[in-house]
Amino acid sequence: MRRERERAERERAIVAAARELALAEGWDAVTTRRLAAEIEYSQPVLYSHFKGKDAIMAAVAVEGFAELAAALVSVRASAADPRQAVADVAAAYVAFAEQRPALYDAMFTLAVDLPFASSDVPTDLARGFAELAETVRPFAGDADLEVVTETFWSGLHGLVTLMRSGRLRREGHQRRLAVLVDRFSR
Amino acid sequence: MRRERERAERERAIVAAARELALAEGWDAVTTRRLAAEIEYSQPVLYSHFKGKDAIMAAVAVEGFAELAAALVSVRASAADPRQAVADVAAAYVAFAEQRPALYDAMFTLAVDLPFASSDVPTDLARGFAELAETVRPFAGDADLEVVTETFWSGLHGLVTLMRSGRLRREGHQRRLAVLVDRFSR
DNA sequence: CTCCACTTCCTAGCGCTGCTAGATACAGGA
DNA sequence: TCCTGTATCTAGCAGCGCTAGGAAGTGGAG
Repeated sequence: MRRERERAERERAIVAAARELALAEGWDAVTTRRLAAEIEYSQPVLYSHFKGKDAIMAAVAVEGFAELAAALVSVRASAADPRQAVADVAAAYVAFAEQRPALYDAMFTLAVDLPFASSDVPTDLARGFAELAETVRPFAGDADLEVVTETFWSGLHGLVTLMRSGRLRREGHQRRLAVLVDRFSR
Repeated sequence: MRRERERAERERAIVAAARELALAEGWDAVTTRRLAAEIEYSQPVLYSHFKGKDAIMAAVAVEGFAELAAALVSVRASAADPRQAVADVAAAYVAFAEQRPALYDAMFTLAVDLPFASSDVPTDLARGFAELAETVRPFAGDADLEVVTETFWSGLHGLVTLMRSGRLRREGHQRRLAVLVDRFSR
């Protein structure tokens, strides 16, 4: 049906516009009015596709999960050895967050109502998490792999967010990352 | 001078009202209008004390730094041994964030323009950081103490924020904390 | 071909936000 | 008692997310 196709196309346009605007100027610049202007429709149209602005942000975040997972998979596959894999994956994670701050915020910082720690986690998020898990597995010892992975992830997330909000100086970043990697790869 | 005293008193009232409101209902509920009503003055009075809402939040955050530092000092002083000190301080840090989420947000998550990673860091924040540094010092080895401390801090911050935003299930919290402590105390 | 029903879309507006210009009330000194 | 300067308030701006109600356009039945 043509109508449905056009409708799906418009929905994609909304998410794309939100993503571009957020990446270029941050989420504060993403208003429903600007979004509507961008897709050349009126404001209420957005609400026939999404429940609200949060839902649009969630849709953008879901795209991000796929990209992050892909980046981690690729990097881990081409790592020389398990220890190097931890370093590479950590670097890739941080690079992803650094290069797409707004995207990262939607995924992991801002309050978007997505089912995270529940049964039906977004597939791509689970894939990214699984990739992290496989990376640290050789060094988990007899500890629960999921717990170790979550802790490692928290370390990366903390580094990223504290630096981006100005709480950590940018210059020590490489050394901090090295410390974290060291503590989780032996 | 009486005028100045009354003025200082009112400023304290503003910060106190902001803090209470934020702790009770979150920062979204802290509007300049509600704040003005709380102190029984009109809105523009707020702007004769603070540059804007952000500055009020920053003032609340500064109070929080003192409390956090005090909590960490107290806990570390009464720890049985260095390894236990790391565990206790980590637990105290997380407990602080858990019990005063809004306060923690103002301090470490939200964008308030405070000089963090610059030369004139708020004194109490530096005290808290120094306390963390002393806690991990016995396990820093030949690595730079500041770098190790910042990384440990990032781990704690990551655990706190990912859990509070629903990205990590609450149930595994103790085990994750144990992993982090273990990795930084040997 | 005409009419009607239905879907789609837009205009206009609500209640809220942070913030500020201009008018008013009040204080202390001459 | 009058005047000057400060302290404070009222009223309003431009923006926000979101929505009710009406207009326009589409597609099928007679």
